[in-house]
Amino acid sequence: MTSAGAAGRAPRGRIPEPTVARLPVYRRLLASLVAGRIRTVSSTELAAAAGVNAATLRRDLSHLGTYGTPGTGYDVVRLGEMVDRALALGRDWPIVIAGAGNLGRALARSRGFTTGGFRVVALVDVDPGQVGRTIEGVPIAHVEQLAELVVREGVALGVVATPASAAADVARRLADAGVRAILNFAPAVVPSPGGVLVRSVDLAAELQVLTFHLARARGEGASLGEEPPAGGTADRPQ
Amino acid sequence: MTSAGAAGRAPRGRIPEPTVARLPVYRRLLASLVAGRIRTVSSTELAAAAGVNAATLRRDLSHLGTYGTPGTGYDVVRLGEMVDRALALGRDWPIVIAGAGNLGRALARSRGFTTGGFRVVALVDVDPGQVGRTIEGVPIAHVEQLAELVVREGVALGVVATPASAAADVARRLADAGVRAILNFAPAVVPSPGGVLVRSVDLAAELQVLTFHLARARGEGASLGEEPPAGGTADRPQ
DNA sequence: GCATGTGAACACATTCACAGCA
DNA sequence: TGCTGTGAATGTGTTCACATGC
Repeated sequence: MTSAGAAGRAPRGRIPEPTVARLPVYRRLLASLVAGRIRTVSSTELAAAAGVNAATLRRDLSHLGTYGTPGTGYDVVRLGEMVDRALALGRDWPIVIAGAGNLGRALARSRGFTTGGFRVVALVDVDPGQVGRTIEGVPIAHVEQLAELVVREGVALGVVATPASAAADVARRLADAGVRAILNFAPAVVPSPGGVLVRSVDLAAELQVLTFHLARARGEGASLGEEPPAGGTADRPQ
Repeated sequence: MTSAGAAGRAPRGRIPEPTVARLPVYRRLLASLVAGRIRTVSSTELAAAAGVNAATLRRDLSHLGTYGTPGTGYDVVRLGEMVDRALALGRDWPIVIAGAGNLGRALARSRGFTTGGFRVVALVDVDPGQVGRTIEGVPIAHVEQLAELVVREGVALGVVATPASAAADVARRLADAGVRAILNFAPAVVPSPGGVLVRSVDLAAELQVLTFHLARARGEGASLGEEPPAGGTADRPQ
């Protein structure tokens, strides 16, 4: 065992994916506690704010190798640093966005893409009418300049905000250029080019999940439109 | 048991959440098969295109009460209709978007929000400078007009694209106005107002999940920066 | 022979409940 | 006493493997 110094206990093994997905939420909450000069927080409080079970929160933090104090809680600043370290934040993460359409331009301006170390260094597009313009100071380059750009700026993260028809091709270009992870917003299944990490966000799908649940709540969907006229209350209180 | 007519078998019980999240992907793939005049597809083929295991796909479809043909596969048109029905698509879904900033405007123009029955009837904002303008024909109204708008247009879906500080308040307004489900893009935990369904998409969090995995792939994150120089190959072949 | 639908096994994540410590 | 960290129980989803049917 390595010496467990004052900086925290060594974490164990891999971190479950659902835990990873919750870390950014904890991070945000911890940041606002720091801003509010709160020094300490219990798992019950933080879990309530995050909308998760307290045991789940403690389990999540235990994966990071936390050092909460029984009877007191967690040190807000320390915990925030641990979460940041787990997420590999607190360093520079240059990003290139492929596709300078509505979504690409909006993402280039969004706070989430321009804070916490993230920095949009360029957009790329195929449209010559776009190339050369800037969005909030960020230049739009031609897609042919991608490779040079990625190397020069040390870009590791690529964002795909093109039409679905172009997504797979541009993902391959990004991977070839040296990008190591891709966030895809195009409504297409993007095969991981060369083992590059791909994560997709499908805006239409999110809406469709909602309509699914709305129909369910109404008692539809169970059959082909024939449904015993529901006895009033819906099944799920939540 | 109800008579299992030609339209499909009756589905059983509730549908698991991960299955629901995959249905939109299947839907998209089926639509392109229809466009390509393909009549039939096997679970193996469709699963490969969707990037999931074939058994998972069959299990997913079985929740819908499918009627595939052993030895042949699924009828593309029929299956597409079943997925659409499960997602409650093929009807009109008016949407209101709260927040006419970069993201709200981009969403109002995005295809995912304007096809498949979805229709953005209005954006609302607090900024008087925005009110009265239109985005691609969609009017920007004042947030005070929300209630009237929701009732008049029969809006069931609300989208929150405001700063985090306004998200909870605007979600409450949407719920009070009669919206039954909310898609939240603000980086905030939005408590479900009055039992309304809330689903959140956090753009910054998506990037952070990627940086987590990039650091992991490099062998970081396991300790506090001290790491046995990895023996060459990474753990995960994928 | 080939592909569906599903019982059973497995893998994983969540939650309970409590020992242990401040 | 209060709260953490975690073994054990539970709940949930995925995958295998095959009986069934075309």
